Amino acid sequence: MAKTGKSTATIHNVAEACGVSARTVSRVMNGQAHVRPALRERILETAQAMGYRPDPSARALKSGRKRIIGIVVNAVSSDTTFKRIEHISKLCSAWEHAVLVRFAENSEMEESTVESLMPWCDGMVIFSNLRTVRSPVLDSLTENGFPFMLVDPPHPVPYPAVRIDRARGYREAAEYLIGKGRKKPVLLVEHFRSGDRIRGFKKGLQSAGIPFSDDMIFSTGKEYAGGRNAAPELIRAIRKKKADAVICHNDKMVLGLMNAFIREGIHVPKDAALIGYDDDSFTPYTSPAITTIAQLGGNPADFIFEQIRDNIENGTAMKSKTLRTGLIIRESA
Amino acid sequence: MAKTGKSTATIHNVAEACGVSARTVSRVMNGQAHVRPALRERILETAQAMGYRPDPSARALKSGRKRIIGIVVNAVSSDTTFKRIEHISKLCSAWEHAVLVRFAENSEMEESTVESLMPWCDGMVIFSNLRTVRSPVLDSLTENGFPFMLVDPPHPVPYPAVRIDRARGYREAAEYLIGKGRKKPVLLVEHFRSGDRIRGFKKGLQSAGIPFSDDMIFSTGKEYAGGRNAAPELIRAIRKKKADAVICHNDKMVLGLMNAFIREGIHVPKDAALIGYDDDSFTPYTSPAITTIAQLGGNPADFIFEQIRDNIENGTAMKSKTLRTGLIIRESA
DNA sequence: TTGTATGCGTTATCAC
DNA sequence: GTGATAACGCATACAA
Repeated sequence: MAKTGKSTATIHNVAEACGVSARTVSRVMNGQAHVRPALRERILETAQAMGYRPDPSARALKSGRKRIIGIVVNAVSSDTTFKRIEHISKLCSAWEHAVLVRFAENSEMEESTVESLMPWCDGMVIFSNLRTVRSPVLDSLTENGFPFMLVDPPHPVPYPAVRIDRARGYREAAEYLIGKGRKKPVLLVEHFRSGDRIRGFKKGLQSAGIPFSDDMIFSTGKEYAGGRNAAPELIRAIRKKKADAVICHNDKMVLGLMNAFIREGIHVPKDAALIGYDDDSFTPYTSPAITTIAQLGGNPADFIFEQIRDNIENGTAMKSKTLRTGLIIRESA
Repeated sequence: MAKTGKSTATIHNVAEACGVSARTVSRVMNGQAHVRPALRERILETAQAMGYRPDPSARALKSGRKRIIGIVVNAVSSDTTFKRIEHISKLCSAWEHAVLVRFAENSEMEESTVESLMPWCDGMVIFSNLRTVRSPVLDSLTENGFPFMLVDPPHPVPYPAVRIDRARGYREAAEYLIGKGRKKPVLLVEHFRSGDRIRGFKKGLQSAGIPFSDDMIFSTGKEYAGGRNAAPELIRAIRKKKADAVICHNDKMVLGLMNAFIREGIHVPKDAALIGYDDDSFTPYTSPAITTIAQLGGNPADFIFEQIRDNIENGTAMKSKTLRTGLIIRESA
């Protein structure tokens, strides 16, 4: 019993102070019926005065409900992810649930992270980078009826998930560029997680009647540095008239690329149009402002929260959802 | 007893399966001595096979240690804050502690957020925007010996805290600009939390022998938009030769400002030097790359974690720390 | 080296 | 409308 210097009041202290039984205090604290209004009032005041707060551990032990939602985040922790966590967390607070966040060191660790977090919480949100289609751990959660939801998994998976249809946005972007008279749009992606982007890009070309060839796909490192480092190769392509527009993996990449272009005298959008992905908060403020593919159709955090809450409170089955993406047109394309 | 579809094994199930008492299983699970190696091995295997994990609630209830660290984040949740949370969270994971994150809606709510989170955890990290010097809630935590640490509070406070000496960096920035021959450096800040920036700026002017006047302080809204919106006024000042350098509240503000400058043909750094704050990840990748004031002297997350862990494990008294800031010179100044 | 018994603070069953 | 009592799963003082 490692004491925590606690002077915290218990339900019995409150009961005694009010001359009632613990059961009655419990009723009041949980807003249950069958307590005289006057008494309820008095107990509430006393509890307040004594600084009494029900012990979450005891409550969880007895009731089986921990009132905690777990969030597993993978190494790839972007601003977008954090914003979603913040949003979910606030919704949970209003629901009087706490939020436990744990970061998986890498995608291999994701499963063990889920497993270790599970006993702490009533439900989980997993920002997944799972490489496989099935997962023993997730299968076992499913069997036990433990509610969880994957967010933006890299592959189609047989679990409740919020998916993001990036292909659509990339297709739209390609079509838009061609519609604007571009002849040689190319795609600049990170090595990982780019399958849907490429697919959408190809479809866009196809529907616009431009033949796809492998040399339209460039790949690079992450974010700003990825953009900057890819610049020399792309500038070469632009000067050789082999490219007149670049659709990027994300907006950070655009920023890195665009500024490298500026240094070399490549004008955006005249010499090369640029399109990003994410609708990052800086995109309206650059010069030129960045045209970007954004996730549309509402905040996934709301959907995720509702699914998990409804499952926990009413046993509603978890539903999946696919969010579409679309183009936000600014100046860079 | 709202069941959570649990088929989870208890310590007794494991004990029974091994033909031993729960006491022995408990010893094994907690790595205590006095168990025959062979038996320990067998219990470990059985526990593993049965998927047994000690129930955190029961464990916490009995031992008084929840193995949870709480993190309170205020409305101002920047990337920097998130990176620190991630860092602390990972350290806690290695320490086999979970991390509970709760967002205060605003600084008025900060105290009640702290209060409501307290019963959940053994220690707390508070990214504080506290407006007052003393806080009844923090006083009561202190009295109870509950370990907590404030991160970057806006004012000096009588609690354990990691402070960031922004004044120093702003002073250094002002001196640097003047050393580079600038005659009219000005400061562009957000309305809130700018006292130390102004103080440092003034000191820098003073030590460089340039008289301070109130029209050297401009104030604006937050981040990118704040920078962009302040541009017209600053451009006027620059054209009237009333300004030839701007030190900003943060790097985002520089980005918004700089791009507005570019649109109006103001050259950076020729017409106006620009200095930001935060060493935001994009600063090396803009054109020109942004000179910025950065927090130096190690990651505060490490220090915070150590303080709290040492207090919880050994009762070590919490220490405070002040981190210095300094200039990172790139191209914009 | 191992086991027995007790209680942490709460909620739920059942009686009054 | 209210109260005695048991039980949740675990850790520990104490006994063997």
